[in-house]
Amino acid sequence: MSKTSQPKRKTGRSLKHDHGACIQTALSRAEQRCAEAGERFTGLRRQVLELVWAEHKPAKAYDLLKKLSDLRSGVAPTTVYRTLDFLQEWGLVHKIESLNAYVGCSQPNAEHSGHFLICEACSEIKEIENSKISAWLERAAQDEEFKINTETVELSGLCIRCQPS
Amino acid sequence: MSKTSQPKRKTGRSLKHDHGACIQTALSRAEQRCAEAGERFTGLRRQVLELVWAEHKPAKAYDLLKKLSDLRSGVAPTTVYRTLDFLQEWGLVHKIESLNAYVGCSQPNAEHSGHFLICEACSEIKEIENSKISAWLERAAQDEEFKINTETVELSGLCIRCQPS
DNA sequence: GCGTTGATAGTTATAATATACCACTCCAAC
DNA sequence: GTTGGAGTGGTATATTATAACTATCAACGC
Repeated sequence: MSKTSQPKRKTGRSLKHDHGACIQTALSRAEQRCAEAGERFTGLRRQVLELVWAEHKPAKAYDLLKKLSDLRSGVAPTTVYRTLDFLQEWGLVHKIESLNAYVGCSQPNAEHSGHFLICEACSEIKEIENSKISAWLERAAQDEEFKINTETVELSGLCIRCQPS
Repeated sequence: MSKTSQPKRKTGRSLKHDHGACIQTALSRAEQRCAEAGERFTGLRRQVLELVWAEHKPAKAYDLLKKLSDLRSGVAPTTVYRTLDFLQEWGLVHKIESLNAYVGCSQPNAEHSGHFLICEACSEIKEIENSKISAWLERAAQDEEFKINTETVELSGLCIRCQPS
């Protein structure tokens, strides 16, 4: 690993990760994506997406609900779930089924199922872009003459920073 | 496909599938597995496993609860979840995370994560034994220096019988 | 057999996750 | 400016899951 003089970030992510920029990128991509799709990227939707992106960790709906309540009034479970549904529909967030939680998607322009690495120690989630995985899974499904619609691939274990050396 | 004179079964599964035998096999494997492991395969555990195996479709915990209540008294959510946890621990059932439901495992002797094909039309679930999938996923994870502990692979779509011809 | 001990199961309560349904608002198209 | 539909607010409830405590059972040493 490269050694730099940058201070270690509180998030525990790599020394080079500028998370502020990371969120901003996600928000502008979302804006763009909605514009393309003719959908409105409203204040509520922006706020929820921003909260989901607060960390590279899964966000639970009811935690988002609490945080969102600090930002605006009249927030009920419905509010959060409806908004998450919208964001999911346009590929802006993914649901992690094995955790009942949500993460931001960094490639919202591509129609894709997400494939995830979930660290059991630090909870960080990385979406892997390996398109070979989909191809492999397609092939395996074809052996059974099965036509895949959506893929749920969630690999739990230890990220490199959390593995014992 | 081979043409036979066997009557079509109500379950909608292949003409050759004898589900009674299928359940019996599952139960004896479970018994054997528990014996090996030094665990008790009690009446409750047997009943729950039998209910899970009633169909090759995902069984919801609260549906199992209802059915189990017809078989014995004093059945509460705890009863069902505790028993499902036990069965999962020994690889006798798998949880389908994307459905919050459970299916019986046909290879309980092998330590493995299940990989599933889930038909969105008829709800049937098939566990695929393709060991290549695990190898591929391992490889993809290694690119990120990630150590996989458990794999959740659930492919939703249409089984061969439910695809439009 | 008899008591001890740990595993199994019963009981009650509540937490966590998610959806249904209706009403009101606001914006964009006409 | 009206109108129609998307977006949001508000209330209620359904569904999924766990906590914490008690009672029972079965295996084991004595």
